[in-house]
Amino acid sequence: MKLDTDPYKGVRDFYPDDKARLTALFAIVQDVLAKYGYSEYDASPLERAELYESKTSEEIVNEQTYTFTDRGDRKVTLRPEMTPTLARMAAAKRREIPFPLRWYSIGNRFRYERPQKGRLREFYQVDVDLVGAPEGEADLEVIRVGRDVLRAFGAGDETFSIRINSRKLLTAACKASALKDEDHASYMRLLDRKNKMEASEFEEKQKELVGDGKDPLACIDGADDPSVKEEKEKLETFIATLKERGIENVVYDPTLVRGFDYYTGVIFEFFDTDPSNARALFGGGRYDNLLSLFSNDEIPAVGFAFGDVTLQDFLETHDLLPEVDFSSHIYLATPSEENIPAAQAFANELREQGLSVFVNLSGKKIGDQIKDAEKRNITHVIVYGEDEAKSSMVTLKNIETGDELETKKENILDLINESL
RNA sequence: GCGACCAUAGUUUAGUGGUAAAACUUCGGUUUGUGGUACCGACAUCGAGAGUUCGAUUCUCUCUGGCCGCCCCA
Repeated sequence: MKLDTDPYKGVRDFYPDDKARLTALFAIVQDVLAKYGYSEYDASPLERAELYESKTSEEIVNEQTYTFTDRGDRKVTLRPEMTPTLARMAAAKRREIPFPLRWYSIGNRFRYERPQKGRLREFYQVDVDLVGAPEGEADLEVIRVGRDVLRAFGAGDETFSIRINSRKLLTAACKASALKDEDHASYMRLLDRKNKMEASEFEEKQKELVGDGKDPLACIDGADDPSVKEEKEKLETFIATLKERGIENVVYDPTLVRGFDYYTGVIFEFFDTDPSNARALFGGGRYDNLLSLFSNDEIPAVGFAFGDVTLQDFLETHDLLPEVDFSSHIYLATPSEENIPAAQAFANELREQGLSVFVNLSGKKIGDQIKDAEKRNITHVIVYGEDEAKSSMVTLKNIETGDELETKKENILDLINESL
């Protein structure tokens, strides 16, 4: 019985093509983030389990983490998300580095779940956070960054909508309603699922929690309660400001809740407008209390994250996946094995000039080598044998067009650049 | 964690209670410095284990994996 070549359940192998695509995707993202002055940080995927125990959602911690005990009896968790790590790192250096921080991180996250469409046990995620700035401009900026990331891929405003809500508003509405304090969390969970169920089913379940009294959504609509009114107006102003600044595809969504317990203010999701991929692409919000887990200093923060799987699903749905070509510029074919050292030396000269060169090491027939170049998507071939080693001239063959061009060795760079 | 469906070469699929076909891919070849076509050849203990049977890839069960829905979420 041979070993299985499949990767572990719910995780992926990244073959060169896949890896190149992922890298290309993130390069586009990083480019946008750099323009906003965000710098990259990273950390180990291993964290103390306690980091997640108080503030992440209960279900994620209890049922969806990879948690184990190490040889020193420490409880260890493979990070299911990055925000607690970011909070830990930011809190640790709060007296050393200038705030606010504009930080991002790209890395893998682990969740022990049943894999299915757009959901795996290991996925890559970009986390973008602005730490140390109060609500207002920071929140506006972060949403704009998200919008610009999608724009950088060529996604128009019609391909996604930005759903916005406020945890403060939800909390105020829950308090103003007939809801009991201990039922706030269950109500929010119900609200989160509202769009997935029939209106009648929602009414029924809402009634179970609220009874005949006023429900939170009605409180928001009526806005008679002063704190509901205040939060509602703040949210309306926030949305209006986004629109004034050119972000038009924003919509208030009273049922948006978000799963993580640590959110305290504005929450948002970038949602694919295509019905075939109806899901959240980016999700985030303000979490002003998370850093106080680590210190007495209050450090407000806002941020969002998105996964590689959902991003690729989105780009595919809208036909926006960038073309990736990572093949070499030039293929050096060698008529016999004796020519290989000379070909390598010539390849090195070309590499010095910045070209990427593939040298054939097989010593097979030239015809086979050209076939090989074709399979590898390398369009330019130079047969490099004794004659070429002696001469200052070389023949550059374009295997797409079949054209051959005899040229001086030092002119190759220019010729390649022209054809690209 | 719950439920549905699926599981034959690297891939996509045929097929049968008596040990399996095809296309494409990959690799090798069609005699030695120039390819894309054509031709020949190689590559499957039919996901794993158990049961029924004279005999199972084909039927049953269990497991594993995939895929999808729920839950949750990116």
